Amino acid sequence: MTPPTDGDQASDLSLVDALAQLSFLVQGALIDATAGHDLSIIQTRLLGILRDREPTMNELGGYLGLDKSSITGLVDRAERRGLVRRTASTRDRRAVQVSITDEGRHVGELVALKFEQRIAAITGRLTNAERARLATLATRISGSA
Amino acid sequence: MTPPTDGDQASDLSLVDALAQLSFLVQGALIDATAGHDLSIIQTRLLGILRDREPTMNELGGYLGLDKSSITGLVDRAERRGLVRRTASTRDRRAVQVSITDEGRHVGELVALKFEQRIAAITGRLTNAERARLATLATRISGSA
DNA sequence: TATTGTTATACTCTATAACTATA
DNA sequence: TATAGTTATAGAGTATAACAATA
Repeated sequence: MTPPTDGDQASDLSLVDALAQLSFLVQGALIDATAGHDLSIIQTRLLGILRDREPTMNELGGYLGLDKSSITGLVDRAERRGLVRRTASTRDRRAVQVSITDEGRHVGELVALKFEQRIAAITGRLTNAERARLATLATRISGSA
Repeated sequence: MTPPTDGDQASDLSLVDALAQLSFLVQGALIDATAGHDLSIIQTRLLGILRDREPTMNELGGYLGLDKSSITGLVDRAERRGLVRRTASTRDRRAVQVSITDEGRHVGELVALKFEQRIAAITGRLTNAERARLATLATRISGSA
């Protein structure tokens, strides 16, 4: 987490330190974007997942990597705020389906917009070409391309 | 947070999405690295700060961006585990200085090592040149160079 | 009066274990 | 028996407000 490695420029942080710092910056931007709407990061992720899905509680646990009991509380709080809604599954009477409300969709869009603005500010010192290169590298790491 | 912008390659995520995903990946790596030692991310950050500093509670709040009451609890739990220690300040009798114990330093090193390994795994599909470019870009964003 | 730190309190988030109701 | 979801409970992490000690 400290000694410079192979291809580093003299003044660069190690890849490990640079990625750690970058991740904290981005998470901070996300917190900034959500805090104004009294949302947490996990609530925002929930809204993002529900944007184009209507999963069961169980599937939600899979998406978020959380225990089912955690999902219960998470959805409880979001439902209390009118952001999501529970409906009985028609196929399995044990199951519950979760969907986003208009209000939830609206808030999600506002947060996403603010997050974009914060990222734009953060990457402000990069050129367009550098931003594109960064997007390419980050995409390759995330495995989506 | 969705429509592709200027210099994107066809299959790349938007810069915003790519950075968000990358940050979750890196934070996940950090959680993996800390979980084996029953530490949280914030506790690990605390150890990292104390690695070469002996701040007051107040200064610690500045480093971590937390309220002083949160610092009290954070240091309480770390002290209970023998990772840090409180000592009275000699200059200001209201102030408390926080330092890391040998045990805390040891645990911090283990976590850092595991984190490095996780990052190495995550960036495994990049070439050395790409890793260097990524470190450069991330460093420039973080403002440390 | 202002500042440092703690305490009391409250809420979110997370997990484990026990439970209910289906399947 | 196994699975879906909830409840009870516990602990970490965070904040606000009130307080004691010191500056």
